[in-house]
Amino acid sequence: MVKSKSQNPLEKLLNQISGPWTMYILCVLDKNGSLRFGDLRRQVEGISPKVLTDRLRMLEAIGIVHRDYNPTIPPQVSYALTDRGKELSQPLYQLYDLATQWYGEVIEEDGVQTPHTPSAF
Amino acid sequence: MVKSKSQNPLEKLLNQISGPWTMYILCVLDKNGSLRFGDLRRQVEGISPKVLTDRLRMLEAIGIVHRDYNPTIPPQVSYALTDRGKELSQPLYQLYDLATQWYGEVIEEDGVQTPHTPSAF
DNA sequence: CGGTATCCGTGTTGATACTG
DNA sequence: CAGTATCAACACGGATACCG
Repeated sequence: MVKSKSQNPLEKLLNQISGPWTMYILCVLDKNGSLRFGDLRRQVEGISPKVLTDRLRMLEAIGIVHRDYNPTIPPQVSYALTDRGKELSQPLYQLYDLATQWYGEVIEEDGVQTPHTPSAF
Repeated sequence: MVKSKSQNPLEKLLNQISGPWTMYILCVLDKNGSLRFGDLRRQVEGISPKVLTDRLRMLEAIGIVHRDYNPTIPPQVSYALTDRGKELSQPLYQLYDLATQWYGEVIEEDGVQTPHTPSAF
């Protein structure tokens, strides 16, 4: 997401979970538990398959998301948060609270529904 | 840092505080309390004035950093964290802990000293 | 001292079309 | 269904040089 010097672990993590779509994807996964690629794509309205794949691969690489591949025909692949992924929720809640305090409520754009999930984000 | 759709407050905040230098700057300010532009620049070794200004303006805009301008000759401008900025430390600590657990300790690069401040980050 | 102006390189996003 | 391939657009980072 940025190569950047002086990359401490925190900065690295922040670089990874920030940027377009990523948080939104985590949010949707947190809310729904486990979703297949297509469903995920439908929930994250407007994302292109390429970008969704990129984000999922990245999240998988850092152990935040688990990819479950079933080589049936047609193939079924589903994604869910790992334990690490769920651990993230805790501190993110607090950041979310601060962010909401500061910026106020979500501003909807071009039809993308922002979740407002009470139990997560 | 990215224009991005589906920008909820959390995503917005994360987008802003992540990216090169930003966390490092916050960290240095948290450690030192208040610094003049030149001192800050010296502490954040390798940053260009443009980028430092960009980050500071951004952090100021979201109320995380306070800019104190003294029109003396030569002018003196110092920067410090606002209360909001200090509030951020709390949740960031937790993220820092997770990040450190996951990625292990800091890897030093090209002479930039990563702070390891015990009291902050 | 504390910046701004300008410019370039590059990474990353994102559409669209196609495939096993 | 679950992606890859390809390509264009663009913002962003960063270097250098200059200004009040």
